[in-house]
Amino acid sequence: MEESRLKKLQVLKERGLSYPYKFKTSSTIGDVRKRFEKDVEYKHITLKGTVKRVSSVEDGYLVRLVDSRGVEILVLTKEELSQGKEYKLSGLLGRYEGKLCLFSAVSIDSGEAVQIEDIKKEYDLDPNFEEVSLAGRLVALRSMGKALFGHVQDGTGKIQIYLKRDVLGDERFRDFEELVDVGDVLGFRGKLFRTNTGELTLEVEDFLVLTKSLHPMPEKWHGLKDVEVRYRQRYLDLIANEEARKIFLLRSKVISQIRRILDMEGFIEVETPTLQQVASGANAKPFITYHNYLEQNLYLRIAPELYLKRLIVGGFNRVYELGKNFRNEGVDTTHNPEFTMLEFYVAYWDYEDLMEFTEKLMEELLRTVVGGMRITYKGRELDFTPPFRRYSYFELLEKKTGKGMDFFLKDLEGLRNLAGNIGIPKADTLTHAKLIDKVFDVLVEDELWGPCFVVDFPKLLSPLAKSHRKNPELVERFELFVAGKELANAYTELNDPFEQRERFLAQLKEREMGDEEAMQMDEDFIRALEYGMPPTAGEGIGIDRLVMVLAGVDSIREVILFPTLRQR
RNA sequence: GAGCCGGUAGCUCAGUCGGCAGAGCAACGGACUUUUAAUCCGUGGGUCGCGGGUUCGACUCCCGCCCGGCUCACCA
Repeated sequence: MEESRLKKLQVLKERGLSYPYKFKTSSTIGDVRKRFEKDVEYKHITLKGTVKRVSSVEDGYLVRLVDSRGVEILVLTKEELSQGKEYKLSGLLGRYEGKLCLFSAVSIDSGEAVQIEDIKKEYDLDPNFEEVSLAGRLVALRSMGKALFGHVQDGTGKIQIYLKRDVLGDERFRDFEELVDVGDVLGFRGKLFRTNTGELTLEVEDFLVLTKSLHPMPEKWHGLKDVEVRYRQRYLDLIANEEARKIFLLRSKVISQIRRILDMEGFIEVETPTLQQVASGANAKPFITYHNYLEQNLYLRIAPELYLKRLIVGGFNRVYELGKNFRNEGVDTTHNPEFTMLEFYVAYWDYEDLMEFTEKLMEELLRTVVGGMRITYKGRELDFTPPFRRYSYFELLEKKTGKGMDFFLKDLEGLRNLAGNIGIPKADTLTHAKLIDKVFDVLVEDELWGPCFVVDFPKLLSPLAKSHRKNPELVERFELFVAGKELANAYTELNDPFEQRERFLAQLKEREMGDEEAMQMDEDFIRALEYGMPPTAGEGIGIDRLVMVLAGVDSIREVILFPTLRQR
């Protein structure tokens, strides 16, 4: 804790001015800005002005361009403009952190230019001294002697404040100067106006210290970079880094849109056990915990699948669950021990229906969350306009190896050699199923930029999927690949209890042969199938990975608020 | 689990060949009533991740450990 801040808090406490119970705001900061800032639809314009300041930002320069009357506008350009010189700049008008900004600007020699002031009048409305109460964290402070500027921020946005000694009175003005630090959470009452440079600003008539920050804030220009601190103290990341706020707002939007879309389709949302007697429904190692009263081990679920299908047996024909799965495995850029999964099941659909629905779901997500069908990920374009391409599992393998399905399913020795040759470790001990899986993983997966479906998987990789109606060696299963990552896995569900038992038994054999992740037998689930599960199709979508793609980040920890880290 | 990289002021980062620990921001004092990475003048601030070793002398070289990142392995 910083000593000077503690002293200020002491004074506030002595005067009964700290930690009030309530401060009534008239709206959020973001709402105020939205009301006085008209949407701009990236139209092409040319502006004339003098360069006041140039700051280098990632991928170019952020320029403050000013007209003869002092009205300012931001310009993002790749050109190196010199300070104090006049330019004619042509680019796309948009908003940068809420402020009007000319994007991708290039300097030109001739042509008509619009006045900065006119553009700002058109899109930045006059707040006309409207009275508001706002609260937020003070993130910047610029003292000018008898007046003082700052910025106040919350999760919805940022707004400038202006404190004038004339307006506030000598005593309150001195209080602010002496007791307030950058980082404190403050409440303000005042009138909205625009400064000479055109920025929406709250002229403060009164303020209240709502809580003090006893630690200094991260550096204002470079932000908080230390990834370890960003993950362990995510609140600092959210305060300091706009990008982090954007990602988690996007994640929230993705989740609420998924709920909306599924609800519209007649699904009901359900919750099934996280603590399970048998951890089954996926190939993974579970976390084990102990229940004192029941005097037994319980497993954290690795998948909700078998419970959701019990609900289909029960007559809930369209169910989904959006929740956490837990897998006791390695941690890396695409794996966190707890992760969020959407699973949904539909009676009387098959996997063809699911593919169609998946396209619709993705299209709708892109439309509502991203605002278009195209995104750039790792420098490459992804286009989610349906229909997505479909590739058959074994055709992909054949294209890579020249070997057909029979080779992979029948010639175990040949497959083992092939796996060894392409550098798969422990190729001589892996089970048949694992070998096929690995070879596909190594040879094919990375190239599935997609979005695309891989369809018709080998049966021995899919113990819960129904046999393919055209080929008994295959199952009716597909995976959705985007950017070389598996985003969704789905199949026509196996609903024959006898066959399901056989498949579980085959898994137990795999387990005996050394595959620790082979699926566990679930007798209770088989009994449910014996009561009759209608023809059903089900799908799982990894929400974290989906958000990674939509947010354009390549580590899962960037989309999980508090990723699992080693204890300090 | 293995390899590589990193950990220096509250934050972002420099630190040469082994020779007194540095800058910017933040803090503190002062000037400034439309600033916005404000500006100008001045001041204070360090367990150099932790523990050993080599050396007259270690942020720097060596060994071990901790934490993180990336790659690989494992794993949907």
